[in-house]
Amino acid sequence: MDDTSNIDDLKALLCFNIYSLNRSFGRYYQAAFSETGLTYPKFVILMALDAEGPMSVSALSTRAAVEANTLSPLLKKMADFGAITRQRAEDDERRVEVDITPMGRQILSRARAVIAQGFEELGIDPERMAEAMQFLEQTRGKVESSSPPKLSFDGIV
Amino acid sequence: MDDTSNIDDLKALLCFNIYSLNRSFGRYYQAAFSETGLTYPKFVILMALDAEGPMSVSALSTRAAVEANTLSPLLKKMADFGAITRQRAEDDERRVEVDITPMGRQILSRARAVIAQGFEELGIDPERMAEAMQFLEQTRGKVESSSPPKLSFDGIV
DNA sequence: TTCAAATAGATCGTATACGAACTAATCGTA
DNA sequence: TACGATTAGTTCGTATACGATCTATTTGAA
Repeated sequence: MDDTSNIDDLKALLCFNIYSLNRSFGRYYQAAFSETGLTYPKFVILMALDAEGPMSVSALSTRAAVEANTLSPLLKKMADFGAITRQRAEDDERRVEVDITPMGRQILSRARAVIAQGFEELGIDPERMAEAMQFLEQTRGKVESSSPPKLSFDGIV
Repeated sequence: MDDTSNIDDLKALLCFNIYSLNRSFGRYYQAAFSETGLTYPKFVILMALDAEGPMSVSALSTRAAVEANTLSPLLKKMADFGAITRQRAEDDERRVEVDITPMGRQILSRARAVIAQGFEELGIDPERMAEAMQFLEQTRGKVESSSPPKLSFDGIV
């Protein structure tokens, strides 16, 4: 029973809170979208494309906060489905321009309505949420820009 | 340009905030643990076992907020590695009791130190964090206990 | 007591994720 | 202007996740 055991309780860890809430949201969206093949990451992609217009994979990667190598197969599936288009940029053959299709917009529009309604039903206090989000945003900035101390198993394994 | 486009911006969505911060933390932990094979979910499991002692897979599933089917293969790997033990309960052959080993405790202890130090360096305001966490915890409760409206593609596809 | 229902885990199929390595195209500079 | 460095995407290997389904137990009610 060392003296740090209390602060190490899972519930006391911000990252655990985030980790578990993220998966709660994930299951929530999965239940909402299950019959359609739409998933939360795909929803995010459609949102970004709808809001900002066509963009490259790397721009989308930044906007949606997802690595390009995660995006690649996802975009391929979405294009096969018909929700987006992908095409090589003429001026730079390395770039791939991604855009949302009319069908993609229809899907997005319905998904938005479902999410808005669900969110309504959750009854979240907008002010507290705004506060929390500000904190989360700041924290993300800090986490992104810092490099962690390294753990080593020397002497254990 | 419909009138909801502003509130639909990704940055305005709590779930997107959570989603992206979760992955930021994930990358942070991955960088901290990379050379050791330890991952954040495994760290959570060790924490739970250390704090509460041996327990069944389903109890651990509840405690760590991870589904049992996600846990199963993870526990197997951890047991192979030597950080935990798994054994069938005598009184009920369906149950599997999981416990942390001394080696698991050593790993956990180092991981905790690394995390504590890293956390320190992030310079997070404890009061704002406490507030945010209270909000997150409440929100998780609401999300868990509500069932979302269903999305359908009828008429689109 | 017996056998259908419930329970605990494990397995399967699929969907993200990410670091590392790879390929093709473009850029910079000697 | 040629050729190494850089950049954009993709592919690969591995690690979570989760719903659905399967198997082995255990429970419970007729």
